Amino acid sequence: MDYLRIKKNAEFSKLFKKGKRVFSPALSLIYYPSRQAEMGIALSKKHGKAVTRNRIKRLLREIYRKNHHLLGGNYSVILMPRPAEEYGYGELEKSMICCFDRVNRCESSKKV
RNA sequence: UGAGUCGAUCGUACGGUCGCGGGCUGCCGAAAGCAGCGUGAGGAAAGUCCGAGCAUCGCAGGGCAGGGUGCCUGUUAACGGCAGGUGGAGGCGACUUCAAGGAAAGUGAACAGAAAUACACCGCCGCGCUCAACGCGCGGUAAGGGUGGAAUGGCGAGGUAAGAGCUCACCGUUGCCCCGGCGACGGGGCAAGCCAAUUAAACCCCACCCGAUGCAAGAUUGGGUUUGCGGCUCUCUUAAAUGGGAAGGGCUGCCCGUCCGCCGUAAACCGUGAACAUCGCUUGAACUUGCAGGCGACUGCAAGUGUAGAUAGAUGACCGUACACGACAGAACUCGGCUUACAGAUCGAUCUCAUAUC
RNA sequence: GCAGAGAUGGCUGAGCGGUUUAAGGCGCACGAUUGGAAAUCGUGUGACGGCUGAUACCCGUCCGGAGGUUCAAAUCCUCUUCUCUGCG
Repeated sequence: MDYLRIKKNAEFSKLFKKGKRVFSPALSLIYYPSRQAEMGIALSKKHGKAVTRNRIKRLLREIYRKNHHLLGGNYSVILMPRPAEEYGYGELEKSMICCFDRVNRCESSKKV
């Protein structure tokens, strides 16, 4: 694995406090610069029953695995999908690429 | 052929590329890493409604609470489960279904109604007052009206002033006896004439059972000694310190009884890998097949199998093929049940009814 | 994961077998008071369906949902949905 999972409650609260937020139709994203690429997923019971929540996690992990090289640098990232009736792979992938794009634009404009 | 009843099983499959958890083997001194092999969610994994294992705590003793179960006999580690029976209810039937002990131990039960286990409102009948009627008074009466969920067992006949188990037949109820059955109970006979309505998922009584807490249990393993400070309610003694007593605390919830100052915090010393750690954590009342016993639940014997073990929590993405176009749904200590959710598919019956033919 | 508590009108909240329309408060409507308002006082006021010319009158259903026990259930029992709390 070339990225780490965020696991501790303290890390999550730190990111929720300090991180910047970016939105897209199906996904919210919190990010913060770090040494290594890190990823966590935040879900609640509002997203569905256990089967649905597991499926969301699998989809998001898969999409992140395939696409996280699109990010310009190393960031800690928390993924928060919006509660919906159904969760499709294509839709979530589009949303994530869109989010990554915005993160890159924000950060590069800052540097300039 | 149609309609139905009961029981059982399966619940997407196969191949390719990338990716994930655990295991084993190899490379390696070890770790990390890499490679290979093999493995990886359910019939309900769910709800957490019962019962157990397991673990910790508690257990001198006694009493009272509290909770559960409730026809019989079995089955089991155990059960409130299951099996086979009994009885009630439903269905033409196969069959289904029922928390199914006790109301003759006691208490309670709104409103309406005269009255709720009994007390006569209307009515009916008799007697007295009265010429008679109306009316009034006394008495009898539970057949009829009215009230109510429920009104002196039902119905018919006899009987009577009118009526009434007052008498009789049948049915119901209760008691006794005989026969059958381990038993629940069933069958038959005799008697009582009904005293004693209903309600116990109302209190209650009877019989039997139950220690508390749940793997976030718990173990490795956070302890031992000394000192200081603070807290804990009152009273007595003393000038005060202090000492004694109750109170308080422990002993599962309470009481008796019994034991004792207790709790928190800081420092020093001993000890210390202290957290994303390891164990508990998967071989178990295991599963499959066969044989034997039993109507059956189930039990015994033999052979075979190795069957998830995560900890922000492992099964996904893309492509191809097939069809019924995929429902409900994700292990978290482990089992036995129950309940609830569920697209569909298949099989069995020595099962039932209807119709047709032989 | 384990353990426990709850759901009553627009909001809050009592009632825990029995009379009727489910107490009370907030809110809302109308009236009194005032030059006008606030405060105060008084009266009324749940939802849905049916009936109706009608917003009146009357009838029925509803205490998260579905069954059961009982003469009678918001209340007792079972199942179910949702919400909340505690335990590292």
